[in-house]
Amino acid sequence: MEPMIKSKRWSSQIEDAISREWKNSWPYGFDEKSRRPVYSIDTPPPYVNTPVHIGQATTYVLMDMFARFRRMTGHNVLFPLGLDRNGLPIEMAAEKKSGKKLTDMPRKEAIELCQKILEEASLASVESFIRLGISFNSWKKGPGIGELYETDSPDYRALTQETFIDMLSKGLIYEDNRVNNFCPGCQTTLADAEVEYENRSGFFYNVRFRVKETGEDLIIATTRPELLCTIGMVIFNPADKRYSHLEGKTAIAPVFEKEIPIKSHPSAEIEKGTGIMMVCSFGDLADIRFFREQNIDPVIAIDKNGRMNSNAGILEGLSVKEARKMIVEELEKTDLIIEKIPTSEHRTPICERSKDAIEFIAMPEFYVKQVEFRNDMKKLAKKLNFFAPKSRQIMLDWIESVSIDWPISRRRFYATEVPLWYCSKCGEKIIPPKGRYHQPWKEEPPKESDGLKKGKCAKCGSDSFRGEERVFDTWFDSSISPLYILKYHKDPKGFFEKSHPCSLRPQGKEIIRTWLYYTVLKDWLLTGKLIFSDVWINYHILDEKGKKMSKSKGNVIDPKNVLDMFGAEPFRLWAAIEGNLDKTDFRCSFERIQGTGKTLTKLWNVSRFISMFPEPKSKPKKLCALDEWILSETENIVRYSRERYEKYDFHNPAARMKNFIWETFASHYLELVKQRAYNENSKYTKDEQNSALYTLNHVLDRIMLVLAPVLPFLTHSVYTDLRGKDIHSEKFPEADEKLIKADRGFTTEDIISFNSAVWKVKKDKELSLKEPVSSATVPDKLKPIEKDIVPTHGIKNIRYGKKLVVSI
RNA sequence: GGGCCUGUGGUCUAGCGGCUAUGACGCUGCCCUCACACGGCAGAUAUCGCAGGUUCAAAUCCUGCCGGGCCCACCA
Repeated sequence: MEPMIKSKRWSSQIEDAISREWKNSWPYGFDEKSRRPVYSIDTPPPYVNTPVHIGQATTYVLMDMFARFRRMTGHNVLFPLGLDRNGLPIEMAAEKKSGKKLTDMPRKEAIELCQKILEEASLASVESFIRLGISFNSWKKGPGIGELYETDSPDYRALTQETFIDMLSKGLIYEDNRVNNFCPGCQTTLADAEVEYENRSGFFYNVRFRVKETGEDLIIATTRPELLCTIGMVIFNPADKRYSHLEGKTAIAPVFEKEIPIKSHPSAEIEKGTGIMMVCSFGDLADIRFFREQNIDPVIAIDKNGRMNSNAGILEGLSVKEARKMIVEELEKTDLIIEKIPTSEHRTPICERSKDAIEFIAMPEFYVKQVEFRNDMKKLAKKLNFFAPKSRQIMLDWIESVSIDWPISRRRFYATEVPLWYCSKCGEKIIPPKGRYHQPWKEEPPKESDGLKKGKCAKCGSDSFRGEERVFDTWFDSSISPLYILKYHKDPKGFFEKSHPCSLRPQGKEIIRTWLYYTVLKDWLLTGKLIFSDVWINYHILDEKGKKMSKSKGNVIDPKNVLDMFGAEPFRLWAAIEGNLDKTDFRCSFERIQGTGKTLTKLWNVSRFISMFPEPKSKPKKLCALDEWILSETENIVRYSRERYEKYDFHNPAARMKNFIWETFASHYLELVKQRAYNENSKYTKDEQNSALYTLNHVLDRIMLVLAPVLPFLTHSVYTDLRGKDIHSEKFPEADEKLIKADRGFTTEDIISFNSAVWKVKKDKELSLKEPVSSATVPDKLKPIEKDIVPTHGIKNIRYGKKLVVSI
């Protein structure tokens, strides 16, 4: 008998062939006409100008398993690929390439430079996605449902602007001039979520102040001497007896000769520095809180370029760094610095993009209200189905810590423009119509804008307007992705209403506070509803040594290398089996990916063996006991896999399936059923043989169907060869409960230990496994499979008893 | 410093109160047995992070500490 499957092992050449076949007639497009329920995945759009690394590739592979599984459970799966093209990474690439600062050139030029970078950004990742077998709906750019989208397309930006206009008119967005994180390098305000911390060390300067009333010296330690001119108050701890006599007196700051009130305040710590501290406007967020609490007017001495302004007197015009150097020299000259002590490393807030130290500067910015909705957000977070459930806590903790509203305007270039104009005479806001992409910095306001009357300001009649120059925070853009893919306000047939909420948001744990939080917040403010049903939170793939992958460390692994070395299927099976990515980080080890590949060979050869036998036309009326047993085991796995897959757990089912294939199906069932399947001298009845052939084929089909989401290429190949059908259009099997419940009187363990014992006796005597057994006492419960065990082991005389005895 | 999570052979993992702790990769030795040598069999490698406690009984529950991760706070 010749197997239908010819080659001895699975190879990536077969993958490539299937990949090419799929590429030509992409079978995973979104079917708009289908009546099946929609299952939508709000895929994270990868950044265009950096190819995805192996860790991200792993997460996309897992998302693909989710998508493929849902297709098989009768869903119309929306699984679009987006490409993120907005924001600072593009601008920084443009600056690096041109060697010029975007802030130093006309806006038009800056944007053109960014666009040039984007044109050159190759879609290296897309090629990897295709080879990995990721079943995104489409690789074609377009506005249609499921088509590839770009976050800087006019379509996408128009929707971002529309949400702004809606929220502005609902009073959910307001403008305010308040102190905020400001990055002097990027020249823009930042949200808390964009601030990073780095350990930096500096110096404490012990500076000599004078007390006006008593004339005594007062030594105050500071790390920011350049802010001496902005001190609002000098404080000491109420319990600190050293200073209690100074309560209500006045300190005089050196150099600036400024008079400052001295008070006791619990936020001064006795042991820190000299125990008495100066509070400046603003060294850090605590200072801001303090000024607010004490109702002191701040003295702002740093401007938006990170330079000292006129309030800084002699320091005017200097950068913060230069100013610090100069004031230190000045103080040292007059012996006003007593000591200079290196500080221990402390965490300094820096811009997560440019790594510049954050300053606190007041600028007028747009804010989205969020503080007052904290309780609503908590309720939504509790309603969301988190996978794994423990990840919910990360979101709850973040909501708890939100203390200011969300600043959404930025002073950058390559981002979505704030869609507003102002009357240059009376300053009235001109709000353009929704549904179109507006660029106020280079366009006149559309005639239909709100606030215009016949092309003139409705309030004062002026016809001269100023376009808004600010743009949006990148999260203000990103947080509409589920609205965009579900065609919010875009599809006249009501696709959004029908498909809301979005079924799944898969994303990394580290952007829960940003992408997930902002999306839930914004979409709730807009629609009053929770935007997602499920959230799958993934941890990270580390390098071989257990270190996080990063470009700067140079330990980034390109999925291309893995694909070239092993192909997609070993990698995919590894991604499923290696660890629980929703629970922990795990390492990427080539050795282990390669090791996983052995299972593919095993599975391939099991299929090859079964492909020697014809599949009976119908299910035999009576099945042999051995067949009933393996069917029961199989249905158990089917049931388990289905249950776990629903919960985004592919790890446990895949691991269990792998074990089943090796340790139960191949090693024991196949060995025992061989004789009956071959039925060489017609030792068995036709029915008995058919029972074997039916079971072999049935179990193989079940294995293939359960693994289809994990191993799309191999299962497709086997199923096409043997069944002539595309496995990916098949239904995911429901477990046959009747087969599971049937009591056979023996267990898997009984079979395994019996076989192993007989084989061991033969091995110990260095005999071939074909060597006959002259007599054997076999456990009673195995009587039902006598007709299979006798020829398998070549038993001449079989007896039954409690204990196993084998004599050759 | 605070919160949340996490810690089982070199690596990954099962077990989550009860027999000498599961399986895999890798490693060592033997065997080409007709689906598979990317196979089969045998073997070595774990005081289940550490220290206490609860219990007749703990990898499993509690407390503290140590290591790793994520987040937050902290620049006198």
